[in-house]
Amino acid sequence: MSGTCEGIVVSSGSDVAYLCDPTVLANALPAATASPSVLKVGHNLKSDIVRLARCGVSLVGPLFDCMIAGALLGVAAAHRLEDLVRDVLAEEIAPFRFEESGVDGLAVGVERLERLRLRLQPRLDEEGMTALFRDIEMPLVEVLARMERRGVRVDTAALGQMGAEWRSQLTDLTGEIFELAGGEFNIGSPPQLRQILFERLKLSTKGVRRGKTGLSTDVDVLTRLAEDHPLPAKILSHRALAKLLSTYVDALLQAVNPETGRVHTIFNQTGAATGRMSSNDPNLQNIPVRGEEGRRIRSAFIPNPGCVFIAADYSQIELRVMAHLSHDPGLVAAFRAGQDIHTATAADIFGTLAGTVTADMRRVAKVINFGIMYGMGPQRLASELSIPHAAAQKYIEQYFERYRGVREFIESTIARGRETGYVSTAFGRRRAVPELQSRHRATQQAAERAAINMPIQGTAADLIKIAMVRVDRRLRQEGLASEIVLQVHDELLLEAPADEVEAATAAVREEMEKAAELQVPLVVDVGRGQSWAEAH
DNA sequence: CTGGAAAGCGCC
DNA sequence: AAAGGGCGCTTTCCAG
Repeated sequence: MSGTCEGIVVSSGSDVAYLCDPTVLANALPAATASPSVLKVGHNLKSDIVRLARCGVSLVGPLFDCMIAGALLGVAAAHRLEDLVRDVLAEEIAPFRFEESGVDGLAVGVERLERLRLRLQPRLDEEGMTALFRDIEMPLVEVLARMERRGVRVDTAALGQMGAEWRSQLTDLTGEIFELAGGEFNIGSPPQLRQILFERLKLSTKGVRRGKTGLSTDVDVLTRLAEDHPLPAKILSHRALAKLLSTYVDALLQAVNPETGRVHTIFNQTGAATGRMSSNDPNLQNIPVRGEEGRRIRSAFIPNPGCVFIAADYSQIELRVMAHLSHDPGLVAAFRAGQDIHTATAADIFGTLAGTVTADMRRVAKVINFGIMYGMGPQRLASELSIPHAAAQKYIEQYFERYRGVREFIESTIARGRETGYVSTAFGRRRAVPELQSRHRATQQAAERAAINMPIQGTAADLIKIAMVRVDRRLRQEGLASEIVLQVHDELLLEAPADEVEAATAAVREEMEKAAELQVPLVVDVGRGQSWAEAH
């Protein structure tokens, strides 16, 4: 089986799917006739594309993924086709199983899917999301399918070596911890640890936050407690090492496909409410990067022999998006001038010149810059910066005084969200925020923070999705064998044959920078290397 | 035994 | 943790 798909294809899996080309669709649907679409009735069109590709089959015609359309329209709460059909067509259906329904069942499924599309397409038009759907999300499906199928190579030997070292260190740490605690207990159990710290050792509970079940033992608390007793620091070391070992050594090794020697994540195209993608099985969007051990994990991600990794990051993408959306003159000017944004903000907040901004002032500005986008309050800011509450409040006021456009953007975004029930990105993606109407203050304010953040995070997500489609198209147009292998929100990782690294580098940089014309330039940092750590 | 909640923590 | 947004995964613990 090879070439284009010319018949109904039944895929395996519990959520049985089938795909068909226009001819088949026309035959199966004499009434609905020849919409040149490839439709899905199953759980995941992209996964079917991956499976078909393994058989050498590629699809023809424009795609229309009903599940993605439903997600954009906010009608598919659950990620199941049955729910979409219930919500849109008001029909109750059972999960499709080819063994039970056979070819006749497929025809019914095709007909139902076509009706689904006929209902969803006009709604996309009405909501102004046709371009988003047709030009960004649908082309991205195939790109993601190829990324998933290709996977990323992992140096299992190196990972195994790390695992052995860390397992040994963990054993030593465990002994020291039991010594300090005066007995054995389950270090991974917060309740048991709480008992040791606060009851047996009677460490001060002053300022220690309470969770739902009692005093917290998280990293902030233990860091504070470390000043009074040697045990908390050991616990923190143990936790960090155990995390690396369980999640990033053992689980990652487990996830390596023995046939390919690579990990093949699954990208959830509508994974987040903001428009971001998510990654799972395994999640390759939260691979460690900080710290020596973290970079060591990342160094185990390596390119094929004869290839190099190209890592391309959008520089300060979310702050640039905020500058774009808010039209704030100061922010826009700083980016247009190519200034270091945190230094520029520091100069503005502290009322000094950029040349006299100290490292400490820049650090403060950086926390504020990010905090603003998330709606951070003075209490959190004060704690984060170890400064008095009043000073934190002053900084925030000073920020909004200097960047009035940002304040207006925040206020108008919330106001519009309250009126219309949703907020949206620069490319028309929407997120419903009904909680803005809540009479419960905490709920309402949480919704306000989410409403502020969504247009920023979501527009950034739109941009990287556009960039992925553009980069992929450019690579094929130029006949290059380089491929995008990972996306981590503001970063693309490419695997490039050594002889086309220059061309691929130029392609990824240019296409990412040209993804859209904003009020401010898009800047891309590019690195290369023989591992993900090295390229980064 | 499985499923879910809770705590905790990795990334952007 | 807190007036910081968005995810997924691990372990522990408990209920069915």
